[in-house]
Amino acid sequence: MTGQSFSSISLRQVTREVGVVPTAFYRHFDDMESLGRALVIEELGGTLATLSDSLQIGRKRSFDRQIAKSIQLFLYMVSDQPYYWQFLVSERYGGSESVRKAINELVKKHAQSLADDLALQPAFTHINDYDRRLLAEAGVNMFFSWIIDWLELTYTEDHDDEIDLNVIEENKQLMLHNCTRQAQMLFYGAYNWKSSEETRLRD
Amino acid sequence: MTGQSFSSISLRQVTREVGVVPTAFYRHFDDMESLGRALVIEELGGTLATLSDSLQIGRKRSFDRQIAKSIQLFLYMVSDQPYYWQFLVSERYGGSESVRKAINELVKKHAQSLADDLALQPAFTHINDYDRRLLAEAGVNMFFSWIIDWLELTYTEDHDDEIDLNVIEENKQLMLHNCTRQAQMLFYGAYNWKSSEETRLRD
DNA sequence: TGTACATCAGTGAACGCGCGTTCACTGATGTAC
DNA sequence: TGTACATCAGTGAACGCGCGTTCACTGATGTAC
Repeated sequence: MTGQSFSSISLRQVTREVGVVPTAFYRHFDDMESLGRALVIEELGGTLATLSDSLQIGRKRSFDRQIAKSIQLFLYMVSDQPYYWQFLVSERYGGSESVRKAINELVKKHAQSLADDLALQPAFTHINDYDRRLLAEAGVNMFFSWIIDWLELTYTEDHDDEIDLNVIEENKQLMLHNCTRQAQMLFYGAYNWKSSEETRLRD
Repeated sequence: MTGQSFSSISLRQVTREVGVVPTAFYRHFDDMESLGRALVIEELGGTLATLSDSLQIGRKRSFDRQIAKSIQLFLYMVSDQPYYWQFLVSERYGGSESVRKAINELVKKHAQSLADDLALQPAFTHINDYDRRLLAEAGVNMFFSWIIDWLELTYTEDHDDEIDLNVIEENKQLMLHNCTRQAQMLFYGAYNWKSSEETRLRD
């Protein structure tokens, strides 16, 4: 749980942590991969569902103010369950195939629910379903790209007593600020987006 | 090299692959982490530098056409050296601390050179340096978020003889299309961005 | 209410294996005189 | 040009260790009659 990625954790480490003999592991899971998949489906599924419920970017009228609020909410949710999010992000690209697949499905589902939410936002009604889905995926990926840096900040806050807490708080505010601006660039782009826009290279 | 992430590869696997006795490893590196750092600095550094040179989004006049071209170039560079890019992406969030740190520095450098390049684009002159840097970082993260999915496509192309090559080629074109649209949303957003834009929540 | 049996989470000994790392070594290549 | 020595990549035996997995087991809880 401390910095070490899930894929490098051994079955025996898990049972040791739980306070149980290694063989007892097999009463519950076939192997570490199946534990990984279970984590994705049972734990993270719920977390992402809560997130979808709370975000509601689309449902509010003034979507620019909503962005700052949503990002704040998101990052504080990450701080709330740091290990779940670290697991999600680090195994998404670096884990075993079956875990990666499980995470990708989850993320896709989440992107879809964000897309559905965006559909309710008047500023985005001019975008067609397909492009709105692309926007949601880009948004989710952007959000996820912040997680590790954000967690590093919150970890030093928890463990490093040397450092002035005010400095960390300032860094967090700065990061919130930067993330919000990045998200605004993307969503403002969407606001000015025409779905009829040409994409392919002319041959 | 086949699907398995760098952090789960053993020292002995490396020497076996190279055709050398395990102890010979220590003639060149202290441990696997230092090999990882060396890979980042010596190999990937060069690759990213080449990429920066070739992209040149900013230097061309019509930046919208340039986006499609740059993304095509980027993704084909990824296909060209698939293992480097897989290593970069999977260890960026999932690797050991020192490797992660090395990758992050590299990525930051790359984002800065993209930012410098964007400064040359007339469409972005109204954005201040700080926000341009944020835009570049968002762009780099977006680009990186595509890599694993893209590599999955190119891997099935190389290894799975059952599947119709035309189907894969279609999927690749579709993905190029989608990625381009996502990038356009972001950069169009930047085009309409005002650096004076309010970001913080009013308390 | 009491007895007999099934279920099931956890135990503890044991296994073979691949791992990282140590050590003294070999033998080829480069350098000094 | 020839000899003596230093450098250095690679060797091979050996080590102790933590690993995943097997097996027959124990003992508590739940269920049937």
